[in-house]
Amino acid sequence: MASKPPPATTWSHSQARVKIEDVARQAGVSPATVSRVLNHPAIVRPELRDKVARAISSLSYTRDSAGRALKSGRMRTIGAIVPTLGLSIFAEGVEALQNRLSEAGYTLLIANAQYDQQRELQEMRSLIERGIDGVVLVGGSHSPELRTMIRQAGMPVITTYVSRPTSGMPAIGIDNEAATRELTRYLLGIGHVSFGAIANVPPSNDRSRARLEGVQKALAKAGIELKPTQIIKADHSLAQGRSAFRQLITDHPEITAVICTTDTLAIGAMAEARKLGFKVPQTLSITGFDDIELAAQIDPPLTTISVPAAEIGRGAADYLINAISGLSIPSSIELPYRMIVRGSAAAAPPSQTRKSTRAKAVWNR
Amino acid sequence: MASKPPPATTWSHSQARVKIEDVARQAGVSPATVSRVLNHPAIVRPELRDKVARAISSLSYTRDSAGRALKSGRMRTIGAIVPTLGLSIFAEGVEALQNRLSEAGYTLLIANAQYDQQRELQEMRSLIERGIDGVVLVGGSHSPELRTMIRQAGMPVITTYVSRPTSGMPAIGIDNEAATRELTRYLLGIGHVSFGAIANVPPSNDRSRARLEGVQKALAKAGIELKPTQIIKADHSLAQGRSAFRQLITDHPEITAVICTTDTLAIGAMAEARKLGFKVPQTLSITGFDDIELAAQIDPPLTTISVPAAEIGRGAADYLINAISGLSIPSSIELPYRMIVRGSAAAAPPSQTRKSTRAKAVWNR
DNA sequence: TAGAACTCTGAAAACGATTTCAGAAAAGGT
DNA sequence: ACCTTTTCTGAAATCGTTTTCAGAGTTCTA
Repeated sequence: MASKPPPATTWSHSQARVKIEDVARQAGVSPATVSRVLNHPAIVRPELRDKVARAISSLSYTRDSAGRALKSGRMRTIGAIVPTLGLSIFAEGVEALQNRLSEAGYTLLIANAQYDQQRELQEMRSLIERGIDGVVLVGGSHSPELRTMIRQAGMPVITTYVSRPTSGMPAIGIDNEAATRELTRYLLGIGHVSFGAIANVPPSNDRSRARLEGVQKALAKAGIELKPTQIIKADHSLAQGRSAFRQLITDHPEITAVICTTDTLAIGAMAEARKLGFKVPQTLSITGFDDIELAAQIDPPLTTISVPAAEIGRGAADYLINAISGLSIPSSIELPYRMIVRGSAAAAPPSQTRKSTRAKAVWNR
Repeated sequence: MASKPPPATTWSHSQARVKIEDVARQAGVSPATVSRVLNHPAIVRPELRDKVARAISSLSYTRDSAGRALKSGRMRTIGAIVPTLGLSIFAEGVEALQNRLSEAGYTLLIANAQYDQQRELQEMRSLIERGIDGVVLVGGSHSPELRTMIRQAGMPVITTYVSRPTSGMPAIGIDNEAATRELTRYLLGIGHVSFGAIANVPPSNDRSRARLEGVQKALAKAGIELKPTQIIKADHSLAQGRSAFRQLITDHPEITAVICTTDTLAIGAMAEARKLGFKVPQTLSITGFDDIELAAQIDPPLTTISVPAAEIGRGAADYLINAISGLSIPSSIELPYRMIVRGSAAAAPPSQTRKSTRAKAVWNR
């Protein structure tokens, strides 16, 4: 009793929720019939159906999903755990996910784990308790406990923003590594030989890791090694993009191309580069990843990889809906990324001019 | 039976969910005792409590919230309907909301209405069916049906990002109108007399409307009228900021200060202004609203109003949690905004500061 | 040591919707 | 006109949990 609110408070509380029985009485039928009108309208005689429908709308009855879920075992609810909503790429995906789920009569329970596996575990427990029918995760690296939990709950799961299944969990997304490989090959193709990378690498971020590996592999193939000091780790903020760039260029003034694993980092790096006197792209090329709205609008516009976030969200919704209703389900769905060539990357400057300009620029600031 | 999945599919489905009775049997107690251990541990003898706890963890039991909700009438779930998650200001608010709810053992059901009142109504119906215990809305303008629905469901509600209650619904947020009044006074103070405004005004956006009114009132007080053609309506995209600016400056070349109701619009406007040869802030001042991450990072950094989105989200969570447990609740919570003066606004260029010269409409590019 | 006053536990009754089962009404066939 | 189908409806069981109620132990008081 202690936990319940006192019966009379200032705010008027629920005037005896109308239940199926009330509707039945008003329509002069049995609760069973009302339920049938709600769930399988076809099997009830039109006149009765109308009478019930009228009763329903006159009482503005909405069914209580607790009872419904109890009996049917389905909550018609999907859970999603994202690292953060602060990154527009995730916000966009969640938005598309919700839209598609809504069309199919599902609702979305959302949680953000702040890149913390412990927190993720806790949120998952909470979601499972709520009786979700399926769950959307971001990326493939998760604690074993989490996977056990999902398996025990016996619910379908899909990992997003990655293209290959991990530990048996299906995936929908792009091949991050292939994307940066292509991007790097492109930069190699236009003459760059000295590279730097800025990567957002929280412990559990496999997308970023794959992106970095793509860069390294493409470079290795061209006989170029990326030393540890040529890779700066950062979080996903614009400010860190700035400071990472400064550190990178201080340690390695010879660099002509900076590959960032995120547009936000790239934009930060670009701002700092400008401030330090670099001309982008004439003396320095910078690339991003994600193709956020801003990427096309800044000056110079950012060369980047476009991630189909909305498609990922929609696809994840479709996948789970199908899985729940027992339809056949592929083990993974690889969506195409697109390399977007814009103005922030250009041919490497001829090495002599480059060196002198840059030295001067650094001093100038 | 038609709607149920066939019993045997490729994916191993739920191996008979463990229920409270199983735990009871394993621990050699009654289900009632298990329930008590779960809900009021204090009232059960320690030895039994331990036995039950062991049984729970050995079977890794999690209670089914359907049954729980059915009996208790509480789902421990909060709903939120936002216009879109694509705006970082909302994403940030939702994130904070979820964090705080999670701490209190609640989960968040989220829906986005795309600025469509019909859609909002439908999403609300869906949320209510799910048995949410409270709901968070954005802004104060909603269809009467929505308000009726909420009242009938007898659940607490809070409107966010606004500071004054509408139709009896409490609010938490900033005073949008006061904010732009202050901003406008500031611009008047540094000599501007010709203004333009770019506003995102979907039919149901009262924040934006309030912001616009703030501008108009401050100007009116200074004896300046804002003609309809000096106000360009747009959606919330960067691209529309660009085109809106172009239209504005074409129709009114005399303008020296452009007030945008959104940072995104302002950044778009600024990009276009640059492209058209304006020097910001020397020949043109531009202001935004929201203080998104990028605002401080662009060049010149944006003068804007900072909206405490995270605080709004947290506050909304606290408010609802209190309301649900019957605690006293204020009718509204006004949070302070802050005017952030940065480089995008400066004194009006000399040639245009005096009323006498305004008529001449100097056109210098 | 008997009775009173507490603690604690289990049996059983909700909570609201769905669905099975069987029976009533209507339709169809001869 | 009677029997067989078919179509539709209502009574009742069920889902998993919480909570009331009463009773069984236990401790304390006189």
